[in-house]
Amino acid sequence: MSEQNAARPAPKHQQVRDSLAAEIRRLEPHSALASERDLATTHGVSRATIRIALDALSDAGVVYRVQGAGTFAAGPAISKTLSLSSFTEDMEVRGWTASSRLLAADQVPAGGKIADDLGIAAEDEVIRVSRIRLADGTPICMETVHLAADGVPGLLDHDLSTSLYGILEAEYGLRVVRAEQVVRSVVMDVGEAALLGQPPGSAALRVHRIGLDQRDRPIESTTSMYRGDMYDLRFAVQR
Amino acid sequence: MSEQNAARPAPKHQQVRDSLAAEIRRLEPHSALASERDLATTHGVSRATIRIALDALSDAGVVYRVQGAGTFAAGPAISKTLSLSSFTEDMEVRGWTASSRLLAADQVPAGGKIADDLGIAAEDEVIRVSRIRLADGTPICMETVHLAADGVPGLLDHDLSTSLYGILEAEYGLRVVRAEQVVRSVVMDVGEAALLGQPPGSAALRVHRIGLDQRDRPIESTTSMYRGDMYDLRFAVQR
DNA sequence: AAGTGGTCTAGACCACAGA
DNA sequence: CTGTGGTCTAGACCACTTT
Repeated sequence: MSEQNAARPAPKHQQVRDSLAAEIRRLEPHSALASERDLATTHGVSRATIRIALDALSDAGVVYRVQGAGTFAAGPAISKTLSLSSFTEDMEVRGWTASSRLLAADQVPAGGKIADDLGIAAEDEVIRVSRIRLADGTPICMETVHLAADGVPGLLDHDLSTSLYGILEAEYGLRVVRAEQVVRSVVMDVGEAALLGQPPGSAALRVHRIGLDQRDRPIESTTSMYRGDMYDLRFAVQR
Repeated sequence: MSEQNAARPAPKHQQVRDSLAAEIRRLEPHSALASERDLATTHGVSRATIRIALDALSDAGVVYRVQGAGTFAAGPAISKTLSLSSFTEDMEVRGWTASSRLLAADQVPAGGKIADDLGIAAEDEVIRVSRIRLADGTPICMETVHLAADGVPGLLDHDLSTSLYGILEAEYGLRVVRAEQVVRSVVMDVGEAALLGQPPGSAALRVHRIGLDQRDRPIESTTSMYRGDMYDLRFAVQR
């Protein structure tokens, strides 16, 4: 009824979610929101739409619901549910500025493990990009990305110290919307530690990720090594 | 239509979800499901109910949806979204049998950090329970749980080598439905390593958890140390 | 053009919490 | 008892993909 000139208007449930999130930020923890029926009236939408918005806020740990009692502002959460985020976004949450230093970029045969991740043959070629990731100028992570060479012709000609996800989307229409991750604790060897400016024997989080597109097809196989003293994983889990 | 003699019949969307999950298990990855409208007809429910069921399956990574095209069985996932699970459940997924060995159980003043986690005063007393967790008889984790002593009178008289969550729910009506977790990579010191039968300097995942009830009130503050060589975190993330 | 998922409405009944 | 969230229905229109 209002404005539709934008490229694509956000769905109402998203607008309602954001509007509610702003209101909730001004509430004391554990204070009650208006009832779903009232919110439907005041926001001019149906109760079903309100529920979609509250579902999202509940998943994110912003509110909690008690049947028969109401919906309440959650306490100050130390974290949200884990979601797929870029390194840049990840650092922003922590209040740091992200940057990258390219270590190497080349094209090599995939080999068994990477081929398995990407659903290609071991002899097929992959683009391999290794970068140091920095937070406020301090090395915090070493990352190696593998991509099926067939899918990204000419990738090596781009500036790979910028956002790789950005290039993949803009140039090749590849969008990672889902990922499978495995996190382990490891002790860095001499070479790894040197790259991150740490003494050998230091602890690190090793994160292996397979990035998938909207159709569940593998796009990337990436291994990241995060300094254990500067990085942690924070997330909420639910029953 | 079928059986309703149970204490509480599961909601239709859950029944539909489980029924669909069983069907999908027999499908080839990437093959299409029937349309939402068809599923609504064949399952005898409205499309809205089907969508709730498919939302859950999509969140769990069992199916993926492509607007305008359809809903498809996902590829073999290495993991699901992280959810709140007990140590026993966690080990079962890995095909191991869980057991516990009680190290110590006592009552002490909370101290600043723990008090902060539990929302009590630093002088207030907490029950502290330390246990070794074993998988197939092998020590895999050392865990220390803190609970506000006021909330669990007589807890120390129970058999604490069994399920602590079970005791909390059965004896005190305390149910952890949500938790905030922080995961770090650390190197074990001599004492920690000895308890887990590892050489000093080995890598470990340190997981700090604050368990919350349905009303977002803290119930437990727990620190766990998992052997890095035997334990990893696997999970799917989404945009 | 036809079919799909994405969104949205305006109702309804139920189980539960709280006064 | 009243009000709440939890579930469910039977429609509708839109944006998108596929033929």
